[in-house]
Amino acid sequence: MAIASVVNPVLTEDPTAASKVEAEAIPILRRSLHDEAIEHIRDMIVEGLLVGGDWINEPELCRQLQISRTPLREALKVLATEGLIELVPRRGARVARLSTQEMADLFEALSGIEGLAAELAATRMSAADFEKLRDMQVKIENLHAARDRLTYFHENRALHLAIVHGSGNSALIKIHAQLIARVSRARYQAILSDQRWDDSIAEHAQVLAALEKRDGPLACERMRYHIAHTGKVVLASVGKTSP
Amino acid sequence: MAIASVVNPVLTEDPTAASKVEAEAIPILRRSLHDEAIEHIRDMIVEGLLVGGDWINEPELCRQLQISRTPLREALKVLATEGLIELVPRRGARVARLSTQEMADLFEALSGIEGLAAELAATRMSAADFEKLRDMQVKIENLHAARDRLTYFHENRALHLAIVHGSGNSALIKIHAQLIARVSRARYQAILSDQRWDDSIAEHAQVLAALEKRDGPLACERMRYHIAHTGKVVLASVGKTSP
DNA sequence: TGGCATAATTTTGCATTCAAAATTATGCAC
DNA sequence: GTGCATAATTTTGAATGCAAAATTATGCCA
Repeated sequence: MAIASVVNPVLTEDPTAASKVEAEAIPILRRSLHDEAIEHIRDMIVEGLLVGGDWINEPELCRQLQISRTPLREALKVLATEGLIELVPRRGARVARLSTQEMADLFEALSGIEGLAAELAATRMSAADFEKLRDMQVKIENLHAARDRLTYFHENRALHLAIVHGSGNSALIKIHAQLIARVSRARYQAILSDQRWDDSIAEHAQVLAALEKRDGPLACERMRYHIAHTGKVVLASVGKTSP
Repeated sequence: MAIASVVNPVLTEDPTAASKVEAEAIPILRRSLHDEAIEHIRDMIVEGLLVGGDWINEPELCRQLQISRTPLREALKVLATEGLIELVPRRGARVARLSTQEMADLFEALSGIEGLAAELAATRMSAADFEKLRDMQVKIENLHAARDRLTYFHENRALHLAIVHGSGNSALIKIHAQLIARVSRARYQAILSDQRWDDSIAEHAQVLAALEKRDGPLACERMRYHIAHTGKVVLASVGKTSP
């Protein structure tokens, strides 16, 4: 049975879904309950319906998702592996609380991963890929001009994802998705100042310029700088609310 | 109940286990069945008892591990998240088969991650950490001289782990562990030629020298070169048996 | 009333059960 | 014997049941 989504559709769209196709090429018709539960809970965390430190009430969540404990517990195991949930033996599951240090670590890793991806993408992306990237950047600049923060947030993520996909490295793509899942709640929460927004747009342009020149090391350096910068801003923002 | 280990203890030792302690500081006395199943199956894959492409017979594995399907299926979900198992809806689980491309991707990612870790470790490791690293290198060189391949294999991995831990970045440490789990079967299988063994020792020395100089970018570059080199050798080796 | 021991309740981890789907076996026409 | 349709069996996904542990509530005594 399908679980009714209570989350913002803008934040649930998953551009990596296409990569999940089976080797058997059987289109997925009915998804399993645990799979739906995974996405649902993941979204609940990003949406803020489940907050870091919250103990998860299994019977309660079962009622909410209209599923039994078996698929829910399977979902919790997966989310724990992804780092979104903590499983405390004989105590239950709680939403992972990110310390400032962990958040800093995540952004540092993300910066390294995306830097690496950009470096590879610079030499591996096709002309068509570059074309798409340029289109996205135009779209993003228009959203910036229109001050549409929510859509910008979404398109910005899509641009980063496109670059990571441009690396053509399946392992990097997967690692990236996991890291993004863990920081997205904080990124979503962080207030994007006008100054930071302007800077971010400029940094993107710099990264794209390096990619266009097919200068891997330069793209890497600029991407690392960009994400490190984003991390600092997000950290400063969450530091005010939960130190 | 404890699951009897059928695997080589040399390959099951986990230097990262210490980082798994609970925030509650409750020492883990009884581990859960699904947790033991996870490690057991992971080891079975590295050991070659489960080979890529094999369908997993649930009742059979339940009998082998002396557990019911619930914890086994939970374990399979986790291993699928880690990338060691593929879950095909309504068909079951099978051991992930690594294509040459996926293997190349994994080593490329690993090279980037360890390079990044080395870069950070260069500036963050304490004098005591360096001391430990030097001791490990000496030990490794002795194993090389003694031609003890199995112990070398183990100690080599410990050295790499020590460097990654030296980065002080929890996210990188976790990502690294997952990547290592996926390539270790192939690394274990790959025949280490005398030439490659000599080279590897020399490359380690180069990395350590860069770390001692606290030259992050150089350590990064040398580590990336070293792992890329290892990847090429492993790929060439597995390419002969399963293309 | 406060502190603590014990009892009741809830929650967890795992086993078992059950229905639906997939696989394999059987039988029948040709 | 071969090809195909149908029946029997196995396997999967999920719900339920159950015992042990943890949490909360209750009552006793100072």
